[in-house]
Amino acid sequence: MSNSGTKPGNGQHLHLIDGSAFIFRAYHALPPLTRKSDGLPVGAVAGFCNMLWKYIEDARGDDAPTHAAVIFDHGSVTFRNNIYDQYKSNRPDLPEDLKPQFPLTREATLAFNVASIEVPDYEADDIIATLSCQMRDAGGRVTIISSDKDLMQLVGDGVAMLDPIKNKLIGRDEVFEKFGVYPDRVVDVQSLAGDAVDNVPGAPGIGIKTAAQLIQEYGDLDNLLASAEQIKQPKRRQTLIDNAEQIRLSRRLVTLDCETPLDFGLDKLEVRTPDPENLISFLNKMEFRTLTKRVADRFDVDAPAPSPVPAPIPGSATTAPARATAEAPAAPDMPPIDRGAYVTISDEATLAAWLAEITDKGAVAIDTETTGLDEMRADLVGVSLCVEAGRAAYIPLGHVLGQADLFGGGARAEGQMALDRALALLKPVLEDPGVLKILHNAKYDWKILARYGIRMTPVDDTMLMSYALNAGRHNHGMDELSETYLHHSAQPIKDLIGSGKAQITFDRVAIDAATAYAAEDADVTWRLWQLFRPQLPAEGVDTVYETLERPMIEVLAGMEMTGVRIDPDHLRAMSGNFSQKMAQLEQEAESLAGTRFNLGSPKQLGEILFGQMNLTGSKTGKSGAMSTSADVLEDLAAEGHDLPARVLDWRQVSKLKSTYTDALPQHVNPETGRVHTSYSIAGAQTGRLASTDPNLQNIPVRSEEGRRIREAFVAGPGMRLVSLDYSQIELRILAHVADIPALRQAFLDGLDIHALTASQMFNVPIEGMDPMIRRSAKAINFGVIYGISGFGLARNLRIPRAEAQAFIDTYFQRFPEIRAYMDRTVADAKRDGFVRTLFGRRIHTPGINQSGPAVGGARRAAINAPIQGAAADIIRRAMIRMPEAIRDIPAKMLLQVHDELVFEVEESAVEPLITAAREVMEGAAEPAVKLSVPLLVDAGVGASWAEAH
DNA sequence: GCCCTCACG
DNA sequence: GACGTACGTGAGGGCT
Repeated sequence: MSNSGTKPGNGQHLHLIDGSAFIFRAYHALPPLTRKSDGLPVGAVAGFCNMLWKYIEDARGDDAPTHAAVIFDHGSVTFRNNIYDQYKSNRPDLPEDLKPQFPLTREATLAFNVASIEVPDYEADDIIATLSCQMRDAGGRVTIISSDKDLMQLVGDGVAMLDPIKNKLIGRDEVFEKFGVYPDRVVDVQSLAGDAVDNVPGAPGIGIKTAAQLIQEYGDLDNLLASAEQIKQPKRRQTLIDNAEQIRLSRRLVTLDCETPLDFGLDKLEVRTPDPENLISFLNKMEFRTLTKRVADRFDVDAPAPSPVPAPIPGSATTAPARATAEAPAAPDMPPIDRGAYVTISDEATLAAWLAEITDKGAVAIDTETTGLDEMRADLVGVSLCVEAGRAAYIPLGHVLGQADLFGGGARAEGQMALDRALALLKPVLEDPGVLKILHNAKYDWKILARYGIRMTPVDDTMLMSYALNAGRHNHGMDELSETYLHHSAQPIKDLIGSGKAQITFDRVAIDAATAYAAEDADVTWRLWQLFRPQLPAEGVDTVYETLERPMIEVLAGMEMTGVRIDPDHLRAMSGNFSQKMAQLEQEAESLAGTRFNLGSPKQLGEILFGQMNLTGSKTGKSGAMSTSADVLEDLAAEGHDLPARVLDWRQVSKLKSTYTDALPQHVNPETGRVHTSYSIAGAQTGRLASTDPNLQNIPVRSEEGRRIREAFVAGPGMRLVSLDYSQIELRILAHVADIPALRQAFLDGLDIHALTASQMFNVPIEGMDPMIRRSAKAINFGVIYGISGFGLARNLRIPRAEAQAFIDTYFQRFPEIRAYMDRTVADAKRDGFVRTLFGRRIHTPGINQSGPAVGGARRAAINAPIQGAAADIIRRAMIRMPEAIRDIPAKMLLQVHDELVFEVEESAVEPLITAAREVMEGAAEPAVKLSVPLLVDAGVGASWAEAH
């Protein structure tokens, strides 16, 4: 700073922190956190400590305070109650769980080694006024950390205020903005306008605007009251004359007392560094683990955490920021989240008013509440709306009385609009192309609303924005993002519906509690959107979001709602079969082991194999237990041991039964008769989708036995299933991005790529090649994509490690471009903290610059990500174009399995579908990317998925 | 709630 | 020279 060393006055700078305001803000902004060990409510203390710590950290610049104190109200009764017994009498009682936290905040202040001041009979504001005067008179400066308007009368003459929420200085001009007068006349305006919050009467019918106008005209309050007779407006004149005494009383109430008796001098407030031991011990006692660690790190001492300290959140201030984004961006100028401030909408007029504002504004954050997680079955319970940070509302629609006994529950709760009326009002806005709907995980809400006849558009999704910006850094659930980016812990749903057996559905939650929860989610979504939206272009992922993420919402919603038909009888028959087989194998295993044991327990199996039978096992798992994984058992079986062979058979059957033949029929939706999976768009790090409930991306195919499960995935009457899958897409992408001429040419020539690789490596002709040689080459080709190692290849091929390493060496010799690509990719990852796919998708690689054995994994992930990710991008592009391309064909896209799309099509339209879909898939990279190798799509048709694949 | 195992690309 | 090791997922069962 240019003026450093030339500070005004005596160079002293006093910071006065409005402690009571801090506490209330912390209390309302944070969830009702309790201390884990004994349930003591500590939410406000936690918030208070965080703010105090942040303040101390922030105040270390070269305008740092020389003196500081936190000021508290001593009690609720003060000398002002002698002047006017109604003063502050309309304040609601303190919440029960806040009361015990007041003494703790005093203790916290002392632990931070900041002076803590309170005086009986006086308000914190009076103490602040007195100390401000003292410091100003001593020639120093004062900064009051508060946004309380009652303190604004003190501003000026070396006294400023700092709004800690907006981090904005409040000087004379800001005060004028608020009151229409400069600080020295603020008292006059307040005396006239009164204050509903503090129950200061003022003059009835006169607000701040009028008061300011009058004071400007008459100079000051005394002059105004003396000249009241001359006021032109008759009503105002009469009001002032009639209420002169009340106005004077108000002035005594709002005027801060600069003569508060204090038994110490300013020198007692000199800034002191906290004693790390004291501070950490207090924080640890409160069980604030994150803050304890933060403080410990700051002082470079060990956190005395008895329980493990959670890993720091990537992107938070405590971790070294990745270079991708300079820092976790500070939350923009937003008020703190206040769950108590949300509105419940229970009548049409109120809803109409909100919707009018939304239409006018052109954007709204939305969240729906339902009775469950299955979008195809859950019922709508309510909708929340948010129009700006902090201003949100909840429309309860399907709440029933819940907590009542067996006979009382179930009746519709009062204070709700009729569902159809609300939806009729909402529909035009939700479908209005001029109103942007902002959601978190929009596909969920989109599907729910679709079942109520609403096709929501246009839609923005903060989950997908986070994914485009930060894939690989952290997950993208709302709660996690709220913590990381808004520094706010959203209320857990468990608080409302419980968990486990006692869990209730959301429609049984009381409406006021539901409002606080649901509107908060919309509020958080809005804030995340404000934060993320400008980052997309700034971080170069706007195109990724717009072309690869956002359009997936509707495409996938359509596929999921269509669902796939299965034949439950076929599966049940298989289950019965499997049961018999398992019983048989269990019997054989029992006689081989000489004892009855649970074949499903790796622990018991390990004891028998490696204990009783004394077989040689080697590998240990994470927990130190002996591994009984398939490859271990296969080795033992190959040595001629029968028990491991039986266990392997049992495991295969058991897996097929429990995961597939038993589970899938339970997923049939009774209304549609079909199975509806759910795809996570932002689940995988690389851009791949993931399928859940049920997972239809891991239906067996590799074993003959398992493949029969695919026979149960069938087309409807008169229909066929068509499967189209990319041939070798990842190897083709590798040939392109690594620019490997030999590989490229082989793909252009349509050669058998694994045979070609073998031929080049071992100098043997492709014609009449030994299948084992081709198999080795195939394993290497796949290994390359995964970031090959001699160890991994050796294990995969079951060959000596040296031999595997020799293969790899030969491979790199023959295709040197691959080595170059790998080195380049790892270097990029180290430099940028992320890698990119051909289509611009960013995948962060946080582990790559660390040290230790984990780096190996991070390197391999970095090498794999651009390849797997580009393949994922390509099939996404195909899926997005597909609905339009097959618009006139009686066919629907049902499933995606990473490189495969499954359609259901009318028998007569099979050929047109294959032609159209293949064209889309093979051309999906273009025009964004012109690959140097062709993409090839294989097609299959059948009555079942088994036939089609 | 973690670990192991195994299904898929 | 030792360390651990293929990449990416989700589900079910055992066990604490």
